[in-house]
Amino acid sequence: MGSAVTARDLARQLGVSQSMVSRAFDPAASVAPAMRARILEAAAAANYRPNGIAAALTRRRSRIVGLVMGELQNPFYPAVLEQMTLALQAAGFEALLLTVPPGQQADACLPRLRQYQVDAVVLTSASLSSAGAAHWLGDGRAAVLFNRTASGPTPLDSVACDNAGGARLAAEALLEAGRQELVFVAGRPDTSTSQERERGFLSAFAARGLRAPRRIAAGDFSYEAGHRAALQAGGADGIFFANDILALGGMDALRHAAGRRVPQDVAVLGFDDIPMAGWPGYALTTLRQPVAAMIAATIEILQARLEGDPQPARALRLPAELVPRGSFLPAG
Amino acid sequence: MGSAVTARDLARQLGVSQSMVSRAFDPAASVAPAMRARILEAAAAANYRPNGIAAALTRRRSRIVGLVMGELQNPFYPAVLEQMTLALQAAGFEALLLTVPPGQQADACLPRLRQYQVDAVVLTSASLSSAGAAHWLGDGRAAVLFNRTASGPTPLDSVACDNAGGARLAAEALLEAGRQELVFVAGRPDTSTSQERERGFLSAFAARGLRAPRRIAAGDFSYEAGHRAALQAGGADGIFFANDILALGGMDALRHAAGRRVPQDVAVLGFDDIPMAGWPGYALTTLRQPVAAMIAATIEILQARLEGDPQPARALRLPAELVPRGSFLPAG
DNA sequence: ATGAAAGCGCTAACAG
DNA sequence: CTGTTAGCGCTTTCAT
Repeated sequence: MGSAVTARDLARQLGVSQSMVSRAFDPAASVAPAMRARILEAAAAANYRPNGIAAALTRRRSRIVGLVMGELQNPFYPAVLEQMTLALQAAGFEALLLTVPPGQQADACLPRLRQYQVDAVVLTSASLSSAGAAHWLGDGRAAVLFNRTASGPTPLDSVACDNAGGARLAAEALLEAGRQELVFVAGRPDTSTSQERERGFLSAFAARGLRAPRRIAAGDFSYEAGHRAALQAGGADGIFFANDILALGGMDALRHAAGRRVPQDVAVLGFDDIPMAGWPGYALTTLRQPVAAMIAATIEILQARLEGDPQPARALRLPAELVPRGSFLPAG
Repeated sequence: MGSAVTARDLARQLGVSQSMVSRAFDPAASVAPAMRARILEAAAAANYRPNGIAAALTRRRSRIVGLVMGELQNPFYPAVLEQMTLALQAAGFEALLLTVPPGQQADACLPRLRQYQVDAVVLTSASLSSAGAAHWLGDGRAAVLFNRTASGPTPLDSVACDNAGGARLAAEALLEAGRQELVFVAGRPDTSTSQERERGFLSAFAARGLRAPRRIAAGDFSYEAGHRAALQAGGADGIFFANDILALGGMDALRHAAGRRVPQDVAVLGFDDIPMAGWPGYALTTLRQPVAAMIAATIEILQARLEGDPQPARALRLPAELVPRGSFLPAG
């Protein structure tokens, strides 16, 4: 580190004040164009870049965003993570990645995030207690839930896909195709995604005056849980799984263990549109989450909050899109 | 932020000097046990934690490690990422996640990492130019390649699995099972993993005086590339794919497009042991990378380097383990 | 074992 | 537009 050139070094070398060097890097500062050019040129030559840590200390904003990831083992998240870090980078932030240690609440990450003076936190498939949220927001920091909705009176912004609407599409497509014995496979029960997808699915039955479909609790969002759940589906001719990874496990169980054909004997639908849903071996019909738009919205909200936007918390919903594939071809 | 309590606040409140508060948090500092207890207690009560940014500035060590991820879309990486961040956290580091923007070299991440005074960088499925590496190491920072080996004279430490050894196991198992027409499917040609796995696979043939097996260049590590490659395999009765994701694409092509049975007509092997390799629909025989041990080694090297370990660069190799599943059952 | 003092490298008023 | 001056909150000698 000893060799790192500082703003003072550069200033001395150029015969200007150290603040001018600092200002040259601030697009909003008024600096004579020639001066700025001279400084930036010298900086490039000397390989100088303002020390972000020192800047964070004085500015009292670190430009670091904490990324708390809940279920990284779900294939939906790698793409989210990749796009999210790229989008954060593009917006001028760095991403500090935190994994919630097994068996712990996301609240446990907060102290470490505070310690590093993180400006904001994005919680992906994780949530905060109301107390944790209140504390965090209380001192000028921002927080956005991604792919989760705040439960209860938590004043947290959230960006998610319209889970209920997507699930309703799934139900309607199955009913219109004349499938009779339908089943919903729930994922982790304490997640807003599973709850909302269930609610949306049921609402289509209610709207038509049909009795509610059978429900199987997989207990978790995993391939294995989906596999187990599908074995309890009996003679169902249509199953909507709360997400794709469950559906994939379910399809394998139906085909390999239960000896049933998909889609002839059972139609299968999932939610998310993970890469494997498109593989020919599965060809899973599913509801695609608009990931890019969700990420863009997340960052927009984040920036607005950091600039002091006083709006009440928003729960943004972006529509899901039905992607028909071989595991169920909607009528029409 | 305004409300954040500082070491001075706490010191004043306790009637001690601010340095004592600082020392109380440094296990190596000599502080009277009673004093330390009193300070830590008050700190806990006031919800005080030393400001990591300020500490980084004075200490000139940020305790942040940059994590540069190459191919996040490969299902091998989510688990790596999760375990790596947990291990870094446990070792007292935070992880700054950087994604290499599409089409760019990992070198492009270095300036941003320097700017945030990152102590070390772990490059997962990515590498640095010799110039980039020299620069980085030059100013007291550490760098470790994970799942890659430095090519050429780069003085970078690396931790990887024994790709050549694992591939040799694959070849020997296929040959001992009496498979005749073998094929190697290469992945991204400029990666050490693909190159070493190819070399190891070939070496088994050379050792037995057999002529080299056929080689198909998939061009990339992806499902689609594996799918395409398998369609060129003709009547091969054994295929070793450079990694699992290629192998899964290949299996689907063999079964669904080429109408061949696995393992009866063709044995299929992969490398990595990603979660999907264990799914019953694939049951892919593969070589498991010892991820946990690799991560532990990575962090150990990192810490040694940060403490000034002057050893020449090491290229650590951990053995791969053959995991027999339905896609090829080794003889015996 | 404790306190005082000097910065780390930068940003942000405040003058001119 | 540019220079001067204070710190940001902490760690680390250097005294005592």
